[in-house]
Amino acid sequence: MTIQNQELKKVGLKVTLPRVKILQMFENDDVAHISAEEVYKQLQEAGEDVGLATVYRVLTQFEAAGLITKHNFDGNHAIYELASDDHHDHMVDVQSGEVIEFVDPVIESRQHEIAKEHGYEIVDHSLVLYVQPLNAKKEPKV
Amino acid sequence: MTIQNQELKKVGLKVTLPRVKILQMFENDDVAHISAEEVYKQLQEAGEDVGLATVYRVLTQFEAAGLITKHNFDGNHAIYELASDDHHDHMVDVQSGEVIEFVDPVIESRQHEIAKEHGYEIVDHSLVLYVQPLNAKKEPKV
DNA sequence: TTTACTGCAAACTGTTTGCAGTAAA
DNA sequence: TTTACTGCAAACAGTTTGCAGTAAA
Repeated sequence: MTIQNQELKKVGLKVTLPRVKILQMFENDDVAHISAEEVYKQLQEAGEDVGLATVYRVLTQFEAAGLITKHNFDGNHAIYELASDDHHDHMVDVQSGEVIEFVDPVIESRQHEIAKEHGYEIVDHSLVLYVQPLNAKKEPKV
Repeated sequence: MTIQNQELKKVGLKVTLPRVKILQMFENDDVAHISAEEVYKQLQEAGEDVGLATVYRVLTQFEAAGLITKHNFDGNHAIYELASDDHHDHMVDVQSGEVIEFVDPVIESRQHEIAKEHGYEIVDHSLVLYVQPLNAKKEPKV
């Protein structure tokens, strides 16, 4: 039995082709950050006959099960990535669309201090740096 | 001539009722962070006959003119606020929906350092803390 | 009086849902 | 053989756009 099968069973989902294929896709490093539409497209290209609605359903289930994480880097489409134990933030290269992960303990701890100073505790947070390669000609903010 | 009229002229927009009303709304402190739908609703309640499409158009124009700023706190609807010279980040109370602004020089400078370490420069960034009042019963992340 | 602006309704994009059929357990 | 899952198409929410009329300059 494959790893994906085990993971699916563990979270109480039937082992079906769409789910296995999609999970495999996320576990493949070079597609770390991907949208529903992209998942769908890749399945098509791989010759798998999976509907877009199913992709959305599976992604939603995976997120609920804690297998993947959903991000809203822009207001248009959501981006998913394999959930990992280690928290990290994101940098988006506005020219290439590439997504880079990073962690910074200083920022992390400041966030908690700031919340506490205001009488709150952090439930979740989102930090995204929109960047461009150094020495690139400067454009006004997106 | 009112302040709003001057501001509109300055950015090359005709002084029309929808624009003046909407600009006034943003300059009224207690509606600092507001969605298109909310702007529309408030206009309705004030008896102003302004279409939703116009609200969206005006908000888009105001953003292009640098009068207001657009945020995507969640993936659903955009939130706008009056543009200000001083940069700040946001804290969203997940229970009340209230939006709190804050600035932290430590976080700001770390962000630039991190980008530089990766060979990038920051074009824009977004930091949102999703928080709940201290001592509230804990719910899993949203 | 010219040209930008507006309201309306229709279009669009990303996402969700109802349903009847299909496949995992 | 039961029940979850799927594909399809239709529905949905937020936002945008074409058009004929209206108002600012």
